[in-house]
Amino acid sequence: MRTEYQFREIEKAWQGFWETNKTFQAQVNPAKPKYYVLDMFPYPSGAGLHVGHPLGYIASDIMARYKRLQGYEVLHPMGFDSFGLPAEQYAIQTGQHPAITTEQNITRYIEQLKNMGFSFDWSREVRTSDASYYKWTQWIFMQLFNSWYNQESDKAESIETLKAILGAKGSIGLKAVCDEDVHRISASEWNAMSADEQYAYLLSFRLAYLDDSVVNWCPQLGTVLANDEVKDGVSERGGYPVEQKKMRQWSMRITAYADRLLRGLEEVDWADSLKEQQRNWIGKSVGTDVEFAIENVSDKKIKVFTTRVDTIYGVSFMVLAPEHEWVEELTTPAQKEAVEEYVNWAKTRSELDRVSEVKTVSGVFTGTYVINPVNQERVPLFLADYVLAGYGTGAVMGVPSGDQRDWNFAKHFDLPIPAILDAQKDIDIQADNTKEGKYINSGMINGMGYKQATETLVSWLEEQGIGKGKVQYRMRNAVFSRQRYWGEPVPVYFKPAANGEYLPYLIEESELPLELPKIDKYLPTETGEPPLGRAAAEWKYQGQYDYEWSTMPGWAGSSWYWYRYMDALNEGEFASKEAINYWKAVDLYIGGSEHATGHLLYSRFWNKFLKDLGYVPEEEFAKKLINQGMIQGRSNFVYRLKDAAKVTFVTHGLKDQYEVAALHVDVNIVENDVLDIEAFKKSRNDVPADAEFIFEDGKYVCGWEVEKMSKSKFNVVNPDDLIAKYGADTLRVYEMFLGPLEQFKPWNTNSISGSHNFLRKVWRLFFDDQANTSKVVDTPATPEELKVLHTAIRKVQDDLDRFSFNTVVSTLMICVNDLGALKCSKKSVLRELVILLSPYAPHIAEELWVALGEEAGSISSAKFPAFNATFLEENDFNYPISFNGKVKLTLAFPVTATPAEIEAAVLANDQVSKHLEGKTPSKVIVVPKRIVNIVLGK
RNA sequence: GCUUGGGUGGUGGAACUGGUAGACACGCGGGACUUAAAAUCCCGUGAGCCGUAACGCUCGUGUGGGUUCGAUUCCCAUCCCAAGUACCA
Repeated sequence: MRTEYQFREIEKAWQGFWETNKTFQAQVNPAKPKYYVLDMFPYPSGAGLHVGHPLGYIASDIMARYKRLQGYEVLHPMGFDSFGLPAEQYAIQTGQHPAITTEQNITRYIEQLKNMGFSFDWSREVRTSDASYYKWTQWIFMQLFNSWYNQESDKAESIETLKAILGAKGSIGLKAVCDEDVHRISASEWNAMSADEQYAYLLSFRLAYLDDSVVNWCPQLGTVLANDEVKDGVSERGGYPVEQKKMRQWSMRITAYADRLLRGLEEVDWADSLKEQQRNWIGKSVGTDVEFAIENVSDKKIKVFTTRVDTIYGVSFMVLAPEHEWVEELTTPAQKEAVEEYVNWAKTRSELDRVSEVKTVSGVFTGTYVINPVNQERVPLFLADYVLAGYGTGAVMGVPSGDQRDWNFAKHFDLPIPAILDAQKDIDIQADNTKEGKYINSGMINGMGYKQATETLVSWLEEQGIGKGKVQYRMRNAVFSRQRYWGEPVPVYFKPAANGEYLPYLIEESELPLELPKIDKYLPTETGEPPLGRAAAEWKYQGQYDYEWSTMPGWAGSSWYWYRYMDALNEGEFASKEAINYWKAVDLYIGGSEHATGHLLYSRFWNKFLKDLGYVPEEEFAKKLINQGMIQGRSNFVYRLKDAAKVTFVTHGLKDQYEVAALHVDVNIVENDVLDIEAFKKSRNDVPADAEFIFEDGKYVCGWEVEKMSKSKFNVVNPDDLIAKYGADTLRVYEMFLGPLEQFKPWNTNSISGSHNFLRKVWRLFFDDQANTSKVVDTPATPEELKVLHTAIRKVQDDLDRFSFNTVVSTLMICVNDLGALKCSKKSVLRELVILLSPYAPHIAEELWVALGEEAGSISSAKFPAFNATFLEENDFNYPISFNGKVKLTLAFPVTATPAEIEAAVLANDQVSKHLEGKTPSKVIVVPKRIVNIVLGK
């Protein structure tokens, strides 16, 4: 028996024990209630696990262990989201295959995770980049490709049911989610189509479909960049210009599920703020589509969506997105030059720049006029980059009196600002978006109120066939193609139709997985095709057809992984029916709030889709969600000159004298903000050996900022050193003690010794360090000791049930301090204390469990202590006595005393009358077992 | 810009439903033990004021208002910080 707290040995020994005895292996066990605790799985970055990762994992592990103590069958798995950009970046720099990098990183992650003593069931580990896993990601893609969304049944259905409908009734009046511009046909038109034509027609309905999307294109790198890789309008890698470009991309019709994604929020136990964020992201708005005719153009009309059709008489201009496909056609010769200049300028602006800059107005007149359908007025047509092509119809009507941005635009271009409501105020100073009052200057709706005006206009527009009430979502369909190597291949090949057009076809299900081909370099081809195009010569379907060369996005593999954990080794299905029906859905999901609108929406979307097809039972995949706050890091920066012929970096102190771009630099090659130049050159291949550095005081000083700790910011802090110094139990306790799980906080190691001391204090309740002997005695506990213990039992349970992990630590500290003061070493008390501690500090708990002489085996199969309220009963309550809300003294009264008795006793009290200073209280408020407040008049 | 959070001692934080603000830790100061150090233990620690001391007083939860017997907590306004913003994951 170890009588000293030697955490290194203890932790190693118990980690070995758990692994050998498969202590945490979960199984389908209908005899027990189940509990599924899931962590958002990590991307295995080259920097290893940082101190921010374990925060959520510790919390989920505590819940997993707590639920085991309560008798649940607990599924608590871990895996890796192992496709992604950093491994590909590394491959580009070094030529090493991303699979090798990924494998190495995962090995390191597993080692680190095991060091933390997590109770994961490692037999269920998944990796999204394993062919045995992405086989099923590809399989789900195939189901999406083979499905359409039937708005009648409000669910996804097989494309076969659509074919049947088209054959019988055609698509006129068909309620389906499909491409905006799909041509409506009759059944006979459908039946007259060739097989190829029918196939091409169906592409407009599939949930996975091809569409033009705008991307960040970097001509010099020949590749598409993530917004993350673009800084200040140039590529982060190399500093080259980036422009907005349309490309043919795979997309997913997530908008088909917009309404169900909204409704589903009502049935999940997620933070209200997060639900609100998702609601706003989905952005349901009810409004009207209106078509404006174009002067001198007969074959086209511009469609706009507006939520305020009642303001249509106030339209004084119309704006198209600069990348709208009709821009060239609708520009008059006189305006051609100005328009081209504006369009080229807009290409250099990122979407974020465009929508976030509201103070400056930019735009250009096309020379063309459109006709307002309600009053036949000529309205000038402008281009402006605050309108986005990908959102809505790419056109908006400008109503300056009711919308501030339109108002600014009208002022800037000297356009009229007609008043439309008699309640509008000061519209020569600013816009007034009121819905109050009666309409003026508004033709058919003059004198009406908001509701009646809207109804009148919508029905008039519908009668005329130039408008329609419509529900629109801010959320856009999800772009699914990535021009990258390290992702799932899309299981599609292209075959020419009779008209020469290439159509996408799925490969056979039996041919899954479609594995990534080997390529010579992880870069785009010389003609700008995605990296997989490099394999094109040999990598062909049936030896003749080109495969899809783009790969799937990072979110594909992470949108269904919780099902794979249920049955990770299954080769015939993504998971067996038996496993899915037992585990059903995730009971507790813990991960970063930065996933609020990305991963969590995509996952909900795929889950609903799988449910529609009958593969899974639950509409929502995660019943309870907790977002752990990010542990923030301290990043370092170097400053690269923007317009230097030679690659040059300037030190932080002198950077203001130059045009610079700030680039993150790995904090591990920076000491006290001073950069290690040699290491820096080696770390990046875009820094040539002869790169120049402008120093201050003979050194290169980096800038710094507190921001998110993440691989992409090169500011990762590693937990290994802390474990070596204090042990995993200390780190676990400390990370929980830092503050509320949900709260954002910068990492600070300073007070970790307090958590370590706490564990040592626990140890000293059991052992006498000096005498090397056990102190545990088998005598009955005193009422005082039981009160201390049961106070802790109640609070630990209450706090864990509301996921307040930090206050549990305080509670345990108080309990241990109190027991120490009572010199309590009673076995019956310590036994329960150790169980309370075990979810937080499992290694020391196992060791002390043995020291108590408990039977061989793990404390994880013990039972959580039962709280007994009788030990806490008190006869008196100490009432704070306050005067006008300020507490001056306390008085004890029996808990059974009535408010009237207390009031009388208080007023009769000597000390109280001293504070009254002869005044008569106007009122006395007694809140039983809380407070007494004596109100004195002024 | 928009969406969602956050702001309490020197520091991390506690105060769960409007009821004694600062629990529990860190740090700091003082002391005990020790030849010394480590470890451990004890005392003090929001700011200011009065006083030899005890007793006590005033202020105090980003800022300014409001509601209430009573506000860190609810409402309005405002400032600052963070995250997300659709190809980082």
